[in-house]
Amino acid sequence: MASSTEENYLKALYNLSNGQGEVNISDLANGLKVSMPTANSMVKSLQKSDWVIYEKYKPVILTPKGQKEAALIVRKHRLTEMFLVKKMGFGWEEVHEVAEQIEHIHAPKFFERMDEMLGHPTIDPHGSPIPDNQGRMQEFSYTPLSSCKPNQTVQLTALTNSSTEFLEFLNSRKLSLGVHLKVISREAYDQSIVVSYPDHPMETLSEKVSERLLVRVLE
Amino acid sequence: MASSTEENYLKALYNLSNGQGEVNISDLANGLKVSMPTANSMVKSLQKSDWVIYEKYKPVILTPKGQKEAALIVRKHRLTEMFLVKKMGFGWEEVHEVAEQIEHIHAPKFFERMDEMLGHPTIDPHGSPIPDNQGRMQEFSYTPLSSCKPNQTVQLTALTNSSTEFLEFLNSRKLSLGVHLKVISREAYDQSIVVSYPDHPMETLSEKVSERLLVRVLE
DNA sequence: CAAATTTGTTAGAATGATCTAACTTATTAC
DNA sequence: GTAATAAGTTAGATCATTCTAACAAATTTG
Repeated sequence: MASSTEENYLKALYNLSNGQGEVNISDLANGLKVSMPTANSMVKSLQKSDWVIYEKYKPVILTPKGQKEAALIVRKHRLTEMFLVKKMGFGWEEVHEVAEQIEHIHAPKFFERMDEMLGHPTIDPHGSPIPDNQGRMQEFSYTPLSSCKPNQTVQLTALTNSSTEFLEFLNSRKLSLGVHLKVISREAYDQSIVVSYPDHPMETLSEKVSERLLVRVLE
Repeated sequence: MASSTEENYLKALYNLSNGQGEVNISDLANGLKVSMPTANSMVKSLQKSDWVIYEKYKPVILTPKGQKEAALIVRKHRLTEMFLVKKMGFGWEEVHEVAEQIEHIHAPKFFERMDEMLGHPTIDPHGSPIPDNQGRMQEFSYTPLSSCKPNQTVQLTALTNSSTEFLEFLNSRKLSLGVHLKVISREAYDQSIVVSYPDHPMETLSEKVSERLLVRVLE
């Protein structure tokens, strides 16, 4: 059984391996805020337990076993976030820290019960998909708002970043998942985007914000 | 801040210090299932952080700071058990292990929210008192069923042991908190007690069981 | 392509939590 | 009140996780 520390490494590898499924030691160290030698030695030990494939000077790759383990931790994290929001009245900006801790609880029934009580949700409060209990995660292909064209109408469906600060920014603009946005214009100079949505006839969103907002194009 | 391990030592000291407030190293080691040298060295380090008072060859005593910290951990444990039973549909025999893990979560709002949702409960599912958010615990003076006399009518109000096995035994006899028991007789030979209660006109309880059942005498 | 930079590795040390073996102090029993 | 037993301590080792310093490999840049 993986320790909490090992679980955090697996989760980081899972979240950092987009596409190739390969993760550099430096990215891993960065993501976990540990030194490179620390990440390096931990990766070696994860390899001994068959969680990852690793060769000197090569990027790290999760084994299928490692992928599944990681996905199940992500599942616990996201189910927890959903539970905190839907069943305990927390705001979406408050749940990340707690979920980071609860995801390491070993108690299958506890999470199964959450899942049932929530009606087997497939996305978390930030629109991220929840892997199923086999560790399979459904792929969504959302578009970042930053690449939308004027006159498009889109629905806000997920976020690529769920930091407290970003979520508080969205709260301040009354932007929540599901909102329909009309793209008014796009500023070539700084890539900022002007949108309109209920009660907000004109809101300017910086590139930094708009590339973190994932939308479904409606028309 | 105390580590999870330190928290477990504080909790053990709290639970083991009845009356004098003094705990032997061997009892502590036993309670935590670690060796005596381990308990000894941990106690020394707890002393450095002012959680306990300790002198060579003397029993360990929690400082006021240590007592409060321990009580707050017990609070988190018992609130969690209550939440699992009342809000998530778990049986009272299933909650201990999970609560042992969740009690180490650092998230005041999470436990405050549980407390609110439960209507500020004062006892947990096993009848044990829940310390308040200042770490103060109300004292109850319950009588063990083992010291009751024939013909007394009593109400089952708490347990001195909450092991899964014991709770499953109680389930099998349909014994739950609140049940009214009439003491029929007591066997001088083995100290077993015969009681009657709704749907159970005659049930024999061994001394081992009856001394773990805490009751309030009704008449 | 050689120099500079970034990335990755090894070595060695520190900390927290644990153990066993050996020894000492305290308590209990006769 | 000594001898036996129990309780407590010290010393020394191990394991997981982390670090810094120093070095090596790979990549980028002029």
